[in-house]
Amino acid sequence: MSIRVSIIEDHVEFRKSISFILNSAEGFICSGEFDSIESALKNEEEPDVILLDINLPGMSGIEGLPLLKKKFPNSKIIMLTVFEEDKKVFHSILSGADGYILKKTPPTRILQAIEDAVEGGAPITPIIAKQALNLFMNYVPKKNETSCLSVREKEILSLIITGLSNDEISEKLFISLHTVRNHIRNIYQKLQVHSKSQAVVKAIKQGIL
Amino acid sequence: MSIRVSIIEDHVEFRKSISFILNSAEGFICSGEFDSIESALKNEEEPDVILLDINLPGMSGIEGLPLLKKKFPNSKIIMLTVFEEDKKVFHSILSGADGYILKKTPPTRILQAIEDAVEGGAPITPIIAKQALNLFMNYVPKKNETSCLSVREKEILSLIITGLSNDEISEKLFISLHTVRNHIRNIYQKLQVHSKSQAVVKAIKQGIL
DNA sequence: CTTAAAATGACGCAAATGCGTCATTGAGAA
DNA sequence: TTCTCAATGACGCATTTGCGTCATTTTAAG
Repeated sequence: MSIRVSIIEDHVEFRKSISFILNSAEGFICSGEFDSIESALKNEEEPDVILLDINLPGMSGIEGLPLLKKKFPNSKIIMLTVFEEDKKVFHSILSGADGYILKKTPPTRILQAIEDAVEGGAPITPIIAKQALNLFMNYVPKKNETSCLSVREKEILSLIITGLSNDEISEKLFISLHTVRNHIRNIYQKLQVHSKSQAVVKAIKQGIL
Repeated sequence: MSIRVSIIEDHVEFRKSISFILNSAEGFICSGEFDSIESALKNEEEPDVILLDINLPGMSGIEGLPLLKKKFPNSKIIMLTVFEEDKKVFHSILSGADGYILKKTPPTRILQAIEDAVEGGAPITPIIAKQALNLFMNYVPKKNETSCLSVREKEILSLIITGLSNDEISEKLFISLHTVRNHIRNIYQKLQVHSKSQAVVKAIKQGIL
């Protein structure tokens, strides 16, 4: 049983060369060639793997990803990308692509990547991995200012984030409403904010959560 | 110029076999063998690459990572991990490891990974990549409910997140305070919340931000 | 063209909030 | 031991907020 691979790529030469490589290799078959998401979606056969150019005229690869996933839920989708598109790789990941390889990856590695994807791995070239990881780092809370809050203050802040009102907080902590307000006042001062909403935003961004 | 590689790993056999592989291979030298972070830190020579076991007795690989990075800022650090430790991989990434390979990776691939790391890439085996990406997904806002908000409502919600009061929002958007309040009321209903703080939390978690 | 949402605006009221000022207690540092 | 600071509590007041109810207009969809 050969692995059935579809390729969606508007650049004719590149597309042809990939399909040639696939058909020449043992265990691979190019089961479809398309120059756009739209035309690929008209196809009814579900391939094992879809190679998807991240940049396509009309509907981009990123936009098309969810549609393809919906129509071909069992296909593994590998994004084809060129070096500079780190932001796009990021978005592909969020959309649930199964792998990301550089277009200039040598043929043998491309075949390897396709096999990896079929086996449930996420083929990623080292450089792309690094880019993606760096981007993800931005989304992960860093601990900073909030650490200057006292234990009690953090406790109250997290209750605020939970959505409790001052009243509910006072009940939950068995302290008076006045005390709660005082604590909140102090929190505001330390975080340099003037309302709950602002405090919540700061707290979340800096990772009390 | 061979690549100088240190290995920190408490399991003697594994350590020996890696150092043997390194010294046997063209272009690699095992410049140090340690069974703990502590002993590795006593060493003064900065290797090109450090292979670091993620599970070490005493100080774990994850705890040691920052210390090693500080002492050997130019060394690339590759974590050695076994299959099940997905959470730990995640923490390593946050601590800034340069790569992650499974211990059972075949020797040739390990050497490849070391070269990748030296060249600035992040060697990751497909399986690990998949695990890591899945974990990261949890930290990234998913767009859901918030998308049922109208354009105007999203606009107002994002101003709330910026920390503006209803009054300031009305000025900024050239609409009356009443209107702002009505919008907010609708936002609350759609998000199923009853205060700004709660709305902010929901909005951030589901990615209006 | 008709109909359904949005978006806009308004009034009022009870409750919650933000802030100024002050006081007491207990734990830990100097 | 004295002194500071976090935690606790309190009073008052001007604003802001959340919500009920309603109305007009624009926009989008059918």
